[in-house]
Amino acid sequence: MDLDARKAVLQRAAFFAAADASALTAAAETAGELPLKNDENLFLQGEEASYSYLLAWGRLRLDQTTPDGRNVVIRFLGPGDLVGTVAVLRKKPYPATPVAVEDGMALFWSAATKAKLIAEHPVLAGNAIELIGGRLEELQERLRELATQRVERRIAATLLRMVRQAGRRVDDGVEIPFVLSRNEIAEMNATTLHTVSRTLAAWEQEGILSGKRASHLVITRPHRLVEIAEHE
Amino acid sequence: MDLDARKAVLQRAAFFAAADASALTAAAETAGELPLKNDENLFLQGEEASYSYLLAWGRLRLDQTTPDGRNVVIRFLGPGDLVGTVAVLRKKPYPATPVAVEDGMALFWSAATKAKLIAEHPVLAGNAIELIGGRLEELQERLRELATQRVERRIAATLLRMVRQAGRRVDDGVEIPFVLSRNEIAEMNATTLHTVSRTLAAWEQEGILSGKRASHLVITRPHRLVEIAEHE
DNA sequence: GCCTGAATTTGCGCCGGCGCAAAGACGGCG
DNA sequence: CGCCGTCTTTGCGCCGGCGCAAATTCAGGC
Repeated sequence: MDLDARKAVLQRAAFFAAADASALTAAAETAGELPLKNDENLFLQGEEASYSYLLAWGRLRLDQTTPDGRNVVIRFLGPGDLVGTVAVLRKKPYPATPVAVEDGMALFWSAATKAKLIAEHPVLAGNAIELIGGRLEELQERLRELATQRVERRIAATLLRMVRQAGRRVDDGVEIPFVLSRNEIAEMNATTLHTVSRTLAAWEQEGILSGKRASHLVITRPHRLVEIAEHE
Repeated sequence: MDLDARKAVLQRAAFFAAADASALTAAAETAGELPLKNDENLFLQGEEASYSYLLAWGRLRLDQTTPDGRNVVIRFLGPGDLVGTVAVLRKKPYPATPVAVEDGMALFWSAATKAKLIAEHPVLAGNAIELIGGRLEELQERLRELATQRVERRIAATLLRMVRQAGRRVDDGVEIPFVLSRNEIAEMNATTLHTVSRTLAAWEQEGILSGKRASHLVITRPHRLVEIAEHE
């Protein structure tokens, strides 16, 4: 990955939106590269936050684990997303563990480099607020869903959210472009893989979606899913 | 509230941590003042975000409402907390409604003024990230709790969190220094006021806490509450 | 192409905590 | 100081969805 390739990656990332060429160059020049293999951790929850990452390509699942070993999926991350940046800027331990769910590539900067970059290019601070703010609002929404809606609606809402964030049009509907296990869906919705399995089976029956096992989920009738998510 | 009083308020707010005198002065000079009466809304969820607020004194409850009228308490806000700032900086509608739970006073700035303030004093952008990041991590933690723990543990964790954020030492323990109804506790924990009532009654029995009705909750045995929150 | 382990499906029984209902206790206002 | 409205307590029955268990289906390695 040469300098220009890196710049191209950064240019597409929301964090560098409206950044001038010098910011892009400085970032590209100071970045390290880290190839990611499927199922690999980028770092571990609880570790001191030494590096801030930007996912160049690939896909991550952000896990949060309880002391007693139970796991929750905070969200999925795609190309252009920042990882670990909040922890670095706050000088706190990473609050969660990002796990690659497919091979990918991350760029990274040390805490000091990142801080310098932001200090010298204030537009980046604004972008960071934009991004973090967006995550905050998403979590507020999910909290509300979790608190007020029953499982079926939550699953519908989660799938729709992933479609919105990463969906890709295919001929028979919209596809979630990465492998998503029943268990992962369960851990995003505070339920069990059993219930997810039953729910998806019913939807498959209804022709709302399709996709088994290691294939990608295809939502064939997104509108119906919206109904389930919104209507009771 | 004269200029010096305002500056004193701002100086104590985390958002102005490490800000130089000129930032403080500029902020104090451009701020508007808004007295808050108990039970009054600062703004409404869904409204265009025109103003960013800083709570000078008093206490707010941040509510998020579902389309079908159910309500969730996102968090409580105290003196020095920012309100509506993320929405202003993101140019999005306010995602929640802050309600005064006691009389207070807010300072506010228009979106344009706020943006200018941050642009001219970059340290503020860093502080904003720090604050928003903290909220983000708090929400992640709550999401995890909601997903993995049963009601009793969640209530314990919530009370402890409020003690940490706003607790005040009194002779027989720690006090949560504002009135907190059973219903509010329920809406912070995705449960019903009934269950909260039963749980608190049991704890009162055990001598863990006390405080009825319009009085403030006093946690007499915080350590026991920690056990409940952490241990199973 | 077969074998093995992992993911998924499906059945069944139970239970935490919600929903409903009613009584009781305060607090604040007139 | 008494009344009214609101908040809280408590009882009771039900049920969504979890926990457990077993069968089944795939995917990928060899």
